[in-house]
Amino acid sequence: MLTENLKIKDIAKALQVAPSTVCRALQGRHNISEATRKKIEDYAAKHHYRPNLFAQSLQKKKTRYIGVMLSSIPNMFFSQVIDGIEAVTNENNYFSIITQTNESYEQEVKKIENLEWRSIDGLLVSLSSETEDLTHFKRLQEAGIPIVFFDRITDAIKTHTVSVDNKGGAYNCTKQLIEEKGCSRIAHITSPQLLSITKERLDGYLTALNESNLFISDAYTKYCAHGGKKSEEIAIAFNELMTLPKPPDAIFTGSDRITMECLNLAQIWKEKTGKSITIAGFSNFEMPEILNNNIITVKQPAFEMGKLATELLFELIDKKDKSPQKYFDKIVLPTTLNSNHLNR
Amino acid sequence: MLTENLKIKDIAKALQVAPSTVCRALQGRHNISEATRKKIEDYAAKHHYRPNLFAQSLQKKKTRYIGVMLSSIPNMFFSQVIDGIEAVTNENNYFSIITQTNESYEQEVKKIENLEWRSIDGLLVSLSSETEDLTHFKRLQEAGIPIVFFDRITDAIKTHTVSVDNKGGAYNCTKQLIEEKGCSRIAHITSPQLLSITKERLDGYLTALNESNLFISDAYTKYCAHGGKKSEEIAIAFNELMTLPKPPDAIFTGSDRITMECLNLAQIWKEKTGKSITIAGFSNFEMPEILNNNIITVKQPAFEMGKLATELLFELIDKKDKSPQKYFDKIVLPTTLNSNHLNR
DNA sequence: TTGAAAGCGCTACCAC
DNA sequence: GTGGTAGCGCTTTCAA
Repeated sequence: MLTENLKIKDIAKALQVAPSTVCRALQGRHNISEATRKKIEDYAAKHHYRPNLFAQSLQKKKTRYIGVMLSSIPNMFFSQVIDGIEAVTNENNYFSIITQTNESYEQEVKKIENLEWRSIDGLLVSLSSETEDLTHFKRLQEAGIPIVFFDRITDAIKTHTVSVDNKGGAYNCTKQLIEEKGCSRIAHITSPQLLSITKERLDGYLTALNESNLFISDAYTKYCAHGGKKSEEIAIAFNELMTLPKPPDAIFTGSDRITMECLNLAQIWKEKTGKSITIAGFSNFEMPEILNNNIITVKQPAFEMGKLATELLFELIDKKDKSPQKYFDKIVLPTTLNSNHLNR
Repeated sequence: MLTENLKIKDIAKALQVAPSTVCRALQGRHNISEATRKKIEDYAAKHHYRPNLFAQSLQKKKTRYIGVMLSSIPNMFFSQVIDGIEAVTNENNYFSIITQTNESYEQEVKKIENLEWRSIDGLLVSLSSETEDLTHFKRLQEAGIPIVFFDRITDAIKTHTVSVDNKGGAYNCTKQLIEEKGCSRIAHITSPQLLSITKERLDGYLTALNESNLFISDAYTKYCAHGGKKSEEIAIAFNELMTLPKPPDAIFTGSDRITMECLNLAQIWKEKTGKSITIAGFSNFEMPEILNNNIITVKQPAFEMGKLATELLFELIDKKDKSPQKYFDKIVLPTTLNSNHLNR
């Protein structure tokens, strides 16, 4: 574009052939003689020919851009996912356009519209915590844009999904609290109720409690409407729990932000009242060992998740024109449990 | 694109005017009667007309995309910067394409080429730690693509830059180690020597030591060639320091990763030898309070930095065709010092 | 196997 | 003020 780029016409003129011939050669078609193909390819390579993407897109309605939609970039988990996505897009000469929903349904809808306008070739989505209505995604899919859901997924749309074993991770973490830390009154502060991940983690948590015949109470589960984006809501949940007639001796936390914030709150609580409370939960912070409280964390394979989701998306993009996809993968990756106890 | 979009021709036909008239109206030009302009605008709004960006780009060589180049997305500081960039691009109906250099000069050059091919309208850059030769950026700039440097900046290219007061931040942090923590043998583990930020931080560190007449030794400053991306290099630096004849009693750390890793190493060191070492340094981790060791951190206004850099870039993009920019801003933002001591 | 030409949707120039 | 039209660079018929 910038540096007076070579155009197909230029090559045609230089080589005394028709533009259409050059085009065919460059597309690696077979209805062309070996000799002219080679001649054209060599010339193009030598002069660093790069097709004009706008002209190509205008014609083919393909952009080599994929959209990525997630709640928040400065979040350890998501930024690691993006890293994985970048690795694959880059390899395939695609670029990704990353947008944040900030956990807002309204923003999600608006940004889908923008991405549609930009004519992305496919979309990777982790749902906002407010999203119930999925028509904006359905519209996109019907318009021929393949979608792959990751992390916060949905059954309501037929496509590939990549998630982690949230139930298992929650179960293991809770179990560890019970067996290693000797906790018996375990509360749960988690993300908004609508999210798939919230339900699965709650399930694992309750299963572990049940198995050990431990105290279960609805008052022990707190949902944060903003998914922990606002620290006040976590503080409120924490204080409500601690001022219950029977306060918990541990809190199992359902997300990165909630885990960090609760660690902080627990420390302040201890300084104020002298009573300590154990925190354990989901977090993709790289080095849980340097956090105090001897914390147990459930870590998700975020990079892997981004990588896999993108690979599946490319599969859908490639197959699109050929045969309609019949079967969809529901990939579930394992989580890992980290604790000082286990690591040292 | 997808949903059988309205085209200018369609509007023209429906309203019985020429395509060129529609075009003028939609561009808000003045050589058109108020009546027809209104008529066309109303029709377009009612039918949700959105121009085809490829056609537009093909014509105007403008894409409404900007490129963003930084070393690593899953890094607290950079992901917060991206958040700030997103806020501004989004507001201006632009999109950003984010690419990682992974601290590699080679990748930086290659990705600049790709971005150039995509015809971005402007570029935001934080240099890779290997970069010495800047011709790839100069070429881009000469081709008419405005660039703004942030964080890891350079003097060798005339343009706007946004950075933080690295020297001041380093000075304050070191001073705090001396005065509040009573440390007297302070070492420094930092990023690669080439980076602007490394030099400035070293300067602040040395100034503080000098002022207090404290021990200074070249052996006390360790550079991590990979900017801390590899944890081994940090471990090596740490161990070399601790096994010196006169080991330090504190380490001032020059980046997010290095700070976290050193905290971890210090903890292990303490468990192994019983000797404790104080860590303090640059980190954009949100809640330093929950880290142990009573850590002092220097925090950078990352979001603000992304926001400002993007605003400056848009200024350059807008002005480009009009008058050549003569004076460039060198914005330096302040850092903040966080410590348990100060906050409570 | 190759070439000529139309057209993707938009903009800008030149006539009226 | 408004309309006709060429052309951005590429792809894709269709004809030779």
